[in-house]
Amino acid sequence: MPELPEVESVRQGLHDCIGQKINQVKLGPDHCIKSLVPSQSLPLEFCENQKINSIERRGKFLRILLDEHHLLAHLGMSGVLLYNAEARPHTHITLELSQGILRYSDPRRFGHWELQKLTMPLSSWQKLGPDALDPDLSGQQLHGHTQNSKRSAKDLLLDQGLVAGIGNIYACEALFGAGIHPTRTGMSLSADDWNRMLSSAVVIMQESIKHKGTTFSDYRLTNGKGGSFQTFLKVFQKEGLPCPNCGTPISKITQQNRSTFFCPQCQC
DNA sequence: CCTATGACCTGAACGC
DNA sequence: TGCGTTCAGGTCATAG
Repeated sequence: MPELPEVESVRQGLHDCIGQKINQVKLGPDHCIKSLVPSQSLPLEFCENQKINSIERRGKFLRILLDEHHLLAHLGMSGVLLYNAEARPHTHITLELSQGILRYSDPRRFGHWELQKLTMPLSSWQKLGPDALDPDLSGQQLHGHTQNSKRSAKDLLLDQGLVAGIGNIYACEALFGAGIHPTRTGMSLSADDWNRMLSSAVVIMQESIKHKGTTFSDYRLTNGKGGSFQTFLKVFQKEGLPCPNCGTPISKITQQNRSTFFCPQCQC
């Protein structure tokens, strides 16, 4: 599903929606909406007749600023936001805009939408750490927050409260780029290790944004097409294939119930 | 507080 | 053909 580069590509694809008015909100079956919208959210229909003034991204979350409210969208594992493109199955939310249609489809329903007054906080937005592409973020800061932790480097990179936007693909790729073994503990990592991991993650994700993200199956741009960064991945889903640096077969292990791919020779 | 584990969903791919 | 199992880009609640 969408990680930072994919969500950023979606945000860029929503540019033409800015300035448009939301004329009508249409929702799918109740039990689907219930699992997508938490109980503390205002009903999504409350955003009707408001103008979309801007759309921000932090980590994997989008925040749509309206006249009176703000609307949070998280795409979960299989969420797709389509603007003026052919509808897909499992369309749960439809926003009829003044000059187009925005549709949200999400087969697995792990996504998350929340509407609040501008004066009220969006709960999950507030829990996020700094965006991984925030120029003010440093490896020293991350080192400071994790130097006593027994958690693995992979697990820490996935912690959205520590640094927001890195998911399973880019965690694996960033660890490979930095030459860090995924099971290294926080307490074993130096500030320089963190500088290498962070700058590696930043370079890879910026490159991915240029290619509109990574599409394996579900992820789609707002026009329904896929991204193309999957052809540039070096270790993710490459178990048994030769490491691009040294030729050693790529290993696969499980951490926190999720697959990790790495080079046992280059990462230590 | 910290860490580990399952739960939440559907669908695609694979083995028998 | 069909049926069962496993896995998937994420996050949260709960139990130690």
